[in-house]
Amino acid sequence: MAEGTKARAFISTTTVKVDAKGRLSVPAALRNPLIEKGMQEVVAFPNFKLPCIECCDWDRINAMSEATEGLDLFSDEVDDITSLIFSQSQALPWDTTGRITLPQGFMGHAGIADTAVITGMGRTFRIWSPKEYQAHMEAKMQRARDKGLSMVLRGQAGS
Amino acid sequence: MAEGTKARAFISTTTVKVDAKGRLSVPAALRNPLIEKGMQEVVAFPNFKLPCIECCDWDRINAMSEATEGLDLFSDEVDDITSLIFSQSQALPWDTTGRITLPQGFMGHAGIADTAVITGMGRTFRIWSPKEYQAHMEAKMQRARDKGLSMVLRGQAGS
DNA sequence: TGGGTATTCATGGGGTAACATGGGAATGCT
DNA sequence: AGCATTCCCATGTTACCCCATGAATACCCA
Repeated sequence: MAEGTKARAFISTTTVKVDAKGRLSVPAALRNPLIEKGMQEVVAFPNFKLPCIECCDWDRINAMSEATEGLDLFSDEVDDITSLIFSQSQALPWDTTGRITLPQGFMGHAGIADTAVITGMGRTFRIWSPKEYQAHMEAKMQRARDKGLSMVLRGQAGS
Repeated sequence: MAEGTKARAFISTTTVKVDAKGRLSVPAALRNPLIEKGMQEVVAFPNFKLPCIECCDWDRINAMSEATEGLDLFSDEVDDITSLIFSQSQALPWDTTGRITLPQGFMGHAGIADTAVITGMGRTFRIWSPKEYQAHMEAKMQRARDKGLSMVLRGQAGS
């Protein structure tokens, strides 16, 4: 779990139950990579463009914090980022069985009631309501059919 | 203390009560990172652009102090920083239950009466009145929808 | 290859510790 | 003496931890 070890990307999509306490199980496929890094919690914040919750680890949040370094401390740009991301973020520790508790506001933003869809997004993962997720994916697929999809790998792109 | 040396970014937003003595509880999510660094107090000063109180630790105040190094001692820039930040700052120690007492002037600047909103901002956190905070956030969200928001992570950006 | 067993995993419920908050007593300052 | 500050204890609430159960998967051995 040293610095040399590259964190595994978050992949897969899972549907989980949300119980009366707002608890939901973080799928092992997403949780284990974090546990291997020594993380006991995930940092979550509402996506301000989409009705879903964005999740990542502390390294990524701290990297965002450091990215504001060197910028004008009192600029509007820095203020926008910090206001919309850091203040809206919450550290959600999981219990011994791997569940986190979604704050009420998060459930409202994502429209989550008693079921949630958790999707790996590489460096982050997202929590959706089934309905919003389906709508989002259909729009994505349509867009990919219309416009295509391209990707460029740099460096030694993995064997 | 694996990442203990690295300061965790301040995140989350919490609404707290301000009692008749002007005391308010610094939420554990913001206080604990400071306590882990050995801090028993927070440094606070009025934000000169916004009606809120800016809070940070000594490391950040000292960094700002060092940033004036090499600048003309009698320049307007140095004079502004000195006048608007250092002279207005106060160290606010928390009691054994984690509460600080807001000076009267700070409460006036932020328009705080019996309730306050405390928001993490990465390297700092802010104390608002609920009303001003709501107005500020609505403006931010509108701005983000209109103009978008971009941020580039360099280096080990979340790896 | 098939059946049986052992782990891992998702889910439900209840006890307990941490936390935010209120009030009162002791201390210091004017 | 009067006021302000701070320390200390009490309380209700919330969130966290640990128990147990069922299902699905992976593993093992014949």
